[in-house]
Amino acid sequence: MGEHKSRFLVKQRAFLKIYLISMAEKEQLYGKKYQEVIINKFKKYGYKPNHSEIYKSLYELIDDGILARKEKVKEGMKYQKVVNYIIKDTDKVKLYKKQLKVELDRCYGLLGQAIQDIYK
Amino acid sequence: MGEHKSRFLVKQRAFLKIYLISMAEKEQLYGKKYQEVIINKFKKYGYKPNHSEIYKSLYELIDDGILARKEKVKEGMKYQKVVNYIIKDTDKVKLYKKQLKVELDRCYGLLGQAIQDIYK
DNA sequence: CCATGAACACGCTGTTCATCG
DNA sequence: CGATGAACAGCGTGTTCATGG
Repeated sequence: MGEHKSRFLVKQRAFLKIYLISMAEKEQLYGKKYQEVIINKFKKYGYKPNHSEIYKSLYELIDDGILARKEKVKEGMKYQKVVNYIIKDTDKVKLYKKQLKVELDRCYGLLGQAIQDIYK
Repeated sequence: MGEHKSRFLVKQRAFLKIYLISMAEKEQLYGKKYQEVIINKFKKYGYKPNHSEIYKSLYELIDDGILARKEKVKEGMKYQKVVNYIIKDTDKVKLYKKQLKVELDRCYGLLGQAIQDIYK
């Protein structure tokens, strides 16, 4: 919703949200697992989001009506209850992905220009 | 100095500082002018840093011993006093530029991978 | 102990206010 | 009014604490 007159770079929360959506489309995991996957994915970039940010991102996605919760008993474990997430509204997913594409491209271009200006 | 175990993207302040250094190497302007140039440069990316961030960045650069102040009477104007900035320590400039190169490349790569992962 | 989630604290950044010529 | 700078406020994010199985 909110259009920003002036923003430097994309906020971490928005970044995590689009990444979580994208992951949820492929495989249903639970919060902690998503965190592990993301940390592993971005290890070489030294980016290690903490668990709170993941949960807050997931919470917002549910609040936005994009994802839905699905409680489940963790396989192989005694009685550990975890929360899986499924896509709830594919139209909203499409819209959000489109919006974030614009934003990520903007940031990518901004950084690229800076690197060009300063180091070339 | 501070090594961060986990950072998402470069902070605006660091971004402005390296940009200001780079500009100060080419032409000596004063705070407000630097802001105008930067805004103009990044207009197409919708990035419009406010004057406070510019001044705080310049202040930090002086505190770091990288830039030096040089008060001056604005040309053509009645008695407007402005502050110009000159490079004080070229070694520190080199070091800072090198450090920021690493950081900017990191962010650029991180965003690139995300765009790749999500949209390709 | 593992996963989830809430509460709390802090740092970065934007907005507003103050000064000076 | 143009430039500089300080004070203040809000928000995003990291750290810590709490709950449940």
